[in-house]
Amino acid sequence: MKATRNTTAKTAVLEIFEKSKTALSHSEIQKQLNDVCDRVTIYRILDRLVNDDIVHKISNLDGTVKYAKCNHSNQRVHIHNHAHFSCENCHEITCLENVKPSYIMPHNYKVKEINFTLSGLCPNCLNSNI
Amino acid sequence: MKATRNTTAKTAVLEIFEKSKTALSHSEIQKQLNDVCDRVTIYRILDRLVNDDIVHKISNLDGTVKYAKCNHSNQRVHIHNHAHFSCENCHEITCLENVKPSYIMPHNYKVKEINFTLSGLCPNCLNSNI
DNA sequence: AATTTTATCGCAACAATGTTGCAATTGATA
DNA sequence: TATCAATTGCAACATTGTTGCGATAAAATT
Repeated sequence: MKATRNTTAKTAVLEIFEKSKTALSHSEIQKQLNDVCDRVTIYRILDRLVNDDIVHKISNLDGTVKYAKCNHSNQRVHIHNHAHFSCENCHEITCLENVKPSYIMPHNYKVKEINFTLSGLCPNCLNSNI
Repeated sequence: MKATRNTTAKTAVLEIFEKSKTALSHSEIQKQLNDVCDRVTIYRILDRLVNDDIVHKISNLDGTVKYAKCNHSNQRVHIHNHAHFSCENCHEITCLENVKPSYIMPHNYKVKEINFTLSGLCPNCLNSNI
């Protein structure tokens, strides 16, 4: 595999992820980057980060795509099978690292990956009694 | 609420859903429709069908959106909390009506809807030992 | 059956998101 | 510092989805 380089743009993107507690979309990253680099470059950086397992990609119910930094802290083998929560009010996506669903599959399917997204109200919006 | 009409295009779309065992994307429907109606009309028909609870919308891991006919047979109250299976080989999406995940949430989140998608190999592709 | 009402349609135009090719740039390494 | 290849910017394009509006056609009413 090819070596990935640490470029100005990539570092800037990583800093943004570091600061953010929630998952970010391409356009949100673009806004925060303030023309550090081209739109296309952000796509390519995100692709690389996903490939290098530094960031994971989350597709939402509403069709939007977001990215979040991976939390490798506890696991040797890195699998993204945790749940995500999507707030219908503030539209923030948070990783629920500890929520893992259990389920029973019909045999003759081979499951390799799961995506479990819950939506509703996040603690913040719930408290603002909306 | 407004009354929905039975138009030629809507009937054609429903027939396609009837024939299909898997979920269909807008473009797949468009191909099968053979210019029965405009691209935009298909979007509007799908919106109406989702609204009328005749079809449900499925957002996939890869960002694609598909639609499938609802199976109301057993339930009075109709909830789409069943799982979907996405085959990484043939890219078909199937509803797993009977697979429902169980999970434990942190308190202070209010869950209203869940989306549970599994991916891997479907029975067909598994048998063709790929 | 003709008329009326309004849901639906087609078309054009637009917006958002993502991709590709290619020449120029720049990070890493020797 | 020179070299090599990963990365970038730009332009162009593809796909997906949305909106406004005048025309059309279901369905209800007369």
